[in-house]
Amino acid sequence: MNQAESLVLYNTLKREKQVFVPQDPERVTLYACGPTVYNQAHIGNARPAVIFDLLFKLLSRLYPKVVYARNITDVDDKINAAAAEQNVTIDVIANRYSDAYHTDMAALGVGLPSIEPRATDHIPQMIDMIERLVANGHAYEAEGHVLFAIESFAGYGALSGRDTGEMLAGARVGVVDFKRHPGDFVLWKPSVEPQPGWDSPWGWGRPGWHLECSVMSETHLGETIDIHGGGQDLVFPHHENEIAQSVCAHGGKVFARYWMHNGFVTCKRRKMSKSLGNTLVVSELLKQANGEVLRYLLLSAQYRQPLDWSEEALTRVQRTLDRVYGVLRDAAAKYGPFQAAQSPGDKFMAALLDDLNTPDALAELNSEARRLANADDADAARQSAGALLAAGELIGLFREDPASWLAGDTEGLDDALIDQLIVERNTARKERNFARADEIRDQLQAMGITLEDVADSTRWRRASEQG
RNA sequence: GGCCAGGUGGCAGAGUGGUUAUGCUGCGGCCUGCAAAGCCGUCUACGCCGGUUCGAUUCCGACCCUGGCCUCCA
Repeated sequence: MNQAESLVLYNTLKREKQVFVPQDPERVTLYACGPTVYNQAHIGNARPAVIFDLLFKLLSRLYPKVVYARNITDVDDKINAAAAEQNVTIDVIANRYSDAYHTDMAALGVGLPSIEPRATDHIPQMIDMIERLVANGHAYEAEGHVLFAIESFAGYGALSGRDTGEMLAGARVGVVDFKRHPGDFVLWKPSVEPQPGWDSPWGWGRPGWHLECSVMSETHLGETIDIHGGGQDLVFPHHENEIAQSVCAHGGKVFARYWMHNGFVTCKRRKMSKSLGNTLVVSELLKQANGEVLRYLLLSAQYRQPLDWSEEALTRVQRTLDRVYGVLRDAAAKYGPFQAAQSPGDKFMAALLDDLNTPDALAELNSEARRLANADDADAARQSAGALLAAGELIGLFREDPASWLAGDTEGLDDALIDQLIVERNTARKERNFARADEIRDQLQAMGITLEDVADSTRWRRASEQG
């Protein structure tokens, strides 16, 4: 059986699920729009990172070679603004926040892509692409700007379902007199000090935002890539413009064969966005929950659906993960240690292969945990635990040791004192002095420690309710 | 105004033309000195109105509602 044949993806371009057939099975190419590094990543920014990280891992199981590029936008007006405000150069800002991004993503179990290209490392290639577009009549120079002429590309609007002729209707497109069509977008624009800039045939300037993705995917992945992903808000204009640039620069060749777009993380059902000021920063969330909790929550809805973020949801996921970790610990004590199996169970795989149906995959994972809890011999336990851990490896969960997971953040706790109290309590229990025993348990509970008496010993974990 | 999603049990969230999602919570039980943990059981779910069908939450049509894109945005 060939699992690769059954990967199905929803293609935004076609508005339907399609069987994924790579251009070249020996080299599958994936490009996802990465962060613009001008401040800290919020949890909404983390969703595509987690989704495409999972897709990358899944594809890597199916094909011998997968090249995944996730860019870093390190030249942008917002970076300029941040740099000016803090009186530093843009690379200081870009480096600071790309480092922060890496730290945050690592905590969420997001691995590094195969390539992480930066816009400023590709200026010559950008200029080259602009020259090609000007030469073949798809772009024109006007007042120091170079603009892409959307009317020169018949396919413009296909991805987002827009009609070039009706683009004036909304009347929100910035009308600038030197544009031939209001929808024409900037490939290159002039810079003035202290803005960053590079020499070009059109004078000293900087690239437009959309250009970098076309150029970097061309440079690192080739003219036609298999999958291009990003957030739903990038469909228009960003991805529409990328298509226009790339297709026109490549003599009409298809740019990306499958387009995938993730839904938003919402807060009280409203899109979380920096302009609305309702963002939750990843590094802050990591102070109240383990990265796996955040990852599980991000995966708890199918990627195209909106995901409403809340404290309650966070608590819920924490409990779910605690339970599975508890099962893992108990079963390991009885039948362990366990090792991940070669591959997760068929149902788990089938769920992921169906357009990354992560809620279904997680449901299967929970069912496997139940099977593990109910296992009544070592073989059954090993099999369930193996499948569970293999699923965890693929989806990025259960990477921690169960005991330390359940102990939680032990900072500020005095292990020796806890152990001493437990010994004291067990002595009391042996003497059937239950009043004293319960008193000690209450004392520990007040310290945030919950006791669990098992067969012939007593263990503890972090209390699930914290103030 | 144009385009695109979606409305499922107390909550979150999959899915299906007729059969148990899964998780969290509540309730009952097993276990326990009592708890905790785990397990078992359980709570009249599919926005509204028509249509197709032997049968629709699942297909078709209308309607209502919610959110998103059309400007930077994951």
